[in-house]
Amino acid sequence: MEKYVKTLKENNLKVTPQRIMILKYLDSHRTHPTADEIYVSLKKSIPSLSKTTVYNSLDTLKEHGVIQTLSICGSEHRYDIKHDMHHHFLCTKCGRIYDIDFKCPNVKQIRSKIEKSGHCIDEIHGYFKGICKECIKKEKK
Amino acid sequence: MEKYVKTLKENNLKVTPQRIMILKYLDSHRTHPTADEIYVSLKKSIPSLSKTTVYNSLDTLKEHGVIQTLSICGSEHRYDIKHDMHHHFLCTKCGRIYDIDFKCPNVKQIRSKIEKSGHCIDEIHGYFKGICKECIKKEKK
DNA sequence: GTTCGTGCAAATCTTTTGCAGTTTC
DNA sequence: GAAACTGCAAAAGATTTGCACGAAC
Repeated sequence: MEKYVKTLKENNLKVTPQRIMILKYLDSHRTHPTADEIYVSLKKSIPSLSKTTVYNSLDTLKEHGVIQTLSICGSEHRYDIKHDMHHHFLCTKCGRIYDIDFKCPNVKQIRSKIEKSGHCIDEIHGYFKGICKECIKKEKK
Repeated sequence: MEKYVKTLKENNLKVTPQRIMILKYLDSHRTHPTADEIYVSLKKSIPSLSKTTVYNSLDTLKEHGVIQTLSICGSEHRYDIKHDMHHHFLCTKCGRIYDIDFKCPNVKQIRSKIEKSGHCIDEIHGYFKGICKECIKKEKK
């Protein structure tokens, strides 16, 4: 709990129960939830919670670089707490998004190659699409 | 022109002027347009065009793997004709998305590393974020 | 002639905005 | 007490749906 308070204070953000709970939710649910999923889940413990607050908080946290929106598009934005460098795998069958914890062996090489184009790179994200473990299992049956 | 007719026929899709124009637009505008941008632009040459048709056609073309939606999220989907393997660079300043034509030197390595997790990979996409060439130029002034 | 595609209007879903009241520091 | 945050209601924006008519094969 203190962890989230600390994160907020470090970013000069006011510490509110709503923000703490949103951070906690994202930290403990690495499922890349949508704003609505977060809202529905937290509404149970904070009945007064409004969706506007969820959107506001997510926007603010994103601006401060605490969380990020996933770049795997559907119709809804998906949120992800920033932790160690990781990538994402989208199952085109069930729609689940998995974290892929792996360090690209040649980030430096990629970076220098691309920066030759004149752009300046801040972030590198890998997106992989295919059929996930679980769906492969189901198919076999 | 024949090119697009061929693509449609190969996919057992009916050849309509709307579809041809949408394909042509995506092929000649590698700017990753939104459905609305395509609609506004084509409306000039096909006044009867409806946005529903644009959405329908894009969906159909996507299902048949002729085009893809970009996985760099904003509030709108962005469409991209499938050509040689390429990646994308998003400028966080101006919002422009650039094609990055480069072959990752160790795709095989990445693939085998990730497939150890049990998932089956079909597509690999690289997303890079930063400040683009043009915005860097402007800043210097 | 049948199947598939188009285009309109309405509906739906997600996100944003304006604002009054409340909380945090 | 000032500045920032919350939550409501309404608005805005993007996409989808139902359906009648028309075009493609």
